[in-house]
Amino acid sequence: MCYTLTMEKTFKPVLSLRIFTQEGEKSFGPGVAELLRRVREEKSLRAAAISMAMAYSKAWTVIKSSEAALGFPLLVSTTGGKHGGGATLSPKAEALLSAYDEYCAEVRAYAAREFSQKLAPMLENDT
Amino acid sequence: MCYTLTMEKTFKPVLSLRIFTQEGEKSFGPGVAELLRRVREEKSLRAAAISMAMAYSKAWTVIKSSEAALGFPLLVSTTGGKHGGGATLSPKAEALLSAYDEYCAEVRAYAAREFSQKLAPMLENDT
DNA sequence: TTTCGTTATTCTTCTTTTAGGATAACACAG
DNA sequence: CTGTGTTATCCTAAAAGAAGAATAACGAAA
Repeated sequence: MCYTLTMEKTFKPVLSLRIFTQEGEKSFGPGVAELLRRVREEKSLRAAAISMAMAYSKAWTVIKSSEAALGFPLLVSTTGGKHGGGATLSPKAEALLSAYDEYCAEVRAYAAREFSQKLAPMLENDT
Repeated sequence: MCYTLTMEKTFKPVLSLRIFTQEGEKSFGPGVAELLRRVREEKSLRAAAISMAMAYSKAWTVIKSSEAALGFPLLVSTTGGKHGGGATLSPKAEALLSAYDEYCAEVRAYAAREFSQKLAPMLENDT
């Protein structure tokens, strides 16, 4: 004999955290952040882009528009030379990135608690 | 005499809160939520869609795919009759929507505090 | 039984976003 | 002064998303 066990669906909160200017222009978010993380370790925007399967031109526009909205440079980059050049994070970018990462972690943790308390119960399919 | 006051840029946190299934399928978010809010007051999916300048077909697919991912119906809708029919929220949708709205409000409030503490200071352009 | 305004569904068109390609500039090493 | 691999920039192609048209079904009321 065989009973069909209907598998209980489970859910999770997903949040994207961005920084806008007061005028509603998007200035910073998960995309730029990930790019900066990889530039930090690769010391090259091209290498960073490749490592996340992104076109270099895309990566470049992402950085540029974020810089324009923020009002300060994210990368200090050199061109030419033996290895062609490279890019590293500006001091403000360094600081912003780590503050943003902390911020995300804390907000996500809070959201997870709030979610399992308020929303998860009512999504169980037996209520 | 006239000094140029360079206007200080100010920033704000913006977050989008969604519910995914464990398998990574998106099931609920701000779009469906807004749609449901308007159905609640208009008692019609068509009227709701129009009120937010959305094509009815789009609204319909939004609802359908959310229902599919959640595993329960969001709308109870009637067709035909004097006024053509209409739609209202299912009890579970009613409960989900208000829980989601509370959840969003609290997470946003927390994020705002966290933002002004951790991120806003370092975005002032004088540091 | 005809009319009416909605839900339900699919398909095509249009727009917007994103990805990718091409090319110039650069500066050090050989 | 030439080769190399990067940054910098723009322009085109592809993919995704949304809008809108078209059509059927429905059921109360006239």
